[in-house]
Amino acid sequence: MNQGTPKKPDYEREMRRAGIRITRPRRVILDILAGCEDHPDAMEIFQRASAIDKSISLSTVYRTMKLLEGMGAIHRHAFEGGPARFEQASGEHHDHLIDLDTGDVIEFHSRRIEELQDEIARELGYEIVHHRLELYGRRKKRRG
Amino acid sequence: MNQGTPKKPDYEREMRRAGIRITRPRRVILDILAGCEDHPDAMEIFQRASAIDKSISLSTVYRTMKLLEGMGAIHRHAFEGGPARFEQASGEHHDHLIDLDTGDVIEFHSRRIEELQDEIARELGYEIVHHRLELYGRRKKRRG
DNA sequence: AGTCTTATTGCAAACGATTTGCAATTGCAT
DNA sequence: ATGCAATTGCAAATCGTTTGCAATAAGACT
Ligand SMILES: [Mn+2]
Ligand SMILES: [Mn+2]
Ligand SMILES: [Zn+2]
Ligand SMILES: [Zn+2]
Repeated sequence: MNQGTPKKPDYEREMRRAGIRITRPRRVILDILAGCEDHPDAMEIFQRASAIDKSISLSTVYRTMKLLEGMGAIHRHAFEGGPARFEQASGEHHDHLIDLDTGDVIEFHSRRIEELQDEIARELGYEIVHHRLELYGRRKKRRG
Repeated sequence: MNQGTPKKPDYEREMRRAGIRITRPRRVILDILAGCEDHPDAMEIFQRASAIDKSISLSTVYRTMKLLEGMGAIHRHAFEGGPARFEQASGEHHDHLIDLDTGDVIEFHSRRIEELQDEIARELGYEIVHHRLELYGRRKKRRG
């Protein structure tokens, strides 16, 4: 059992262990990110959080995003143009295709590309710590 | 003849044709970029330009970078963390490996990865307009 | 070379995203 | 309950970049 189930790590436990406090704003933000299908930016997260607890501030959103990023609980993306966008780190690694017309973000993964990246880095004498692959494109016209 | 020679397009001609004026600041900045092996940011370009013509302003650097980008004369990169960096667009397409310790930027190209990107986009019903592939890594320890 | 029109400039001020100082509040171990 | 350090909200600061505006200069036409 539990094969293939993307593990949702217990960050509250990890935070307690590190002496990091579980506060109301943090719980709210963590919940928002957990039940998130998209890649919201700080302002969007702030608005969703405000809807739950009117007292949460934008500063706290930023501070919390930095904290969670440091813990490896979320990923920060800097797609071209806009502000940083976030997503929880629970799932498998993937890269992104951004629809230039709609702004939609589509996730994909290519084991082959990942392998080639490693190979390239190795040949250059490097070890990859992380990478960023973003495709920017337009929907192909349906052939009629 | 002229096979394999990376063509260095005559931007001055192109600019004139578009009613864009060849000013002293623009000539200076264009020259800096042409004789540039690295990926300087606006401030670095500003400093190099100031050394040639003390009167050039940072605003003009930014405005010129935008103009040149629009003409396709340069590429703008947004490596993680820092400000935008630029390079002249004359050469072949390539992607970048950033040394996390030194900040060095190493260029590479993989035809195979480019093909796979196209394939992935096609399968998702998209046509790639441009993309960004950045590897962030550390030099491998020499085995002794 | 002189004149004209208008693109371009430098400057300072505005901008958007993010970070920070600080005093007030809170989590949580005792 | 008590106490202290971690965390917060707020406002102000910061960073990279853009913009309004009056002054300047490119280049087309004498
Ligand atoms: Mn994603
Ligand atoms: Mn390059
Ligand atoms: Zn990847
Ligand atoms: Zn590429």
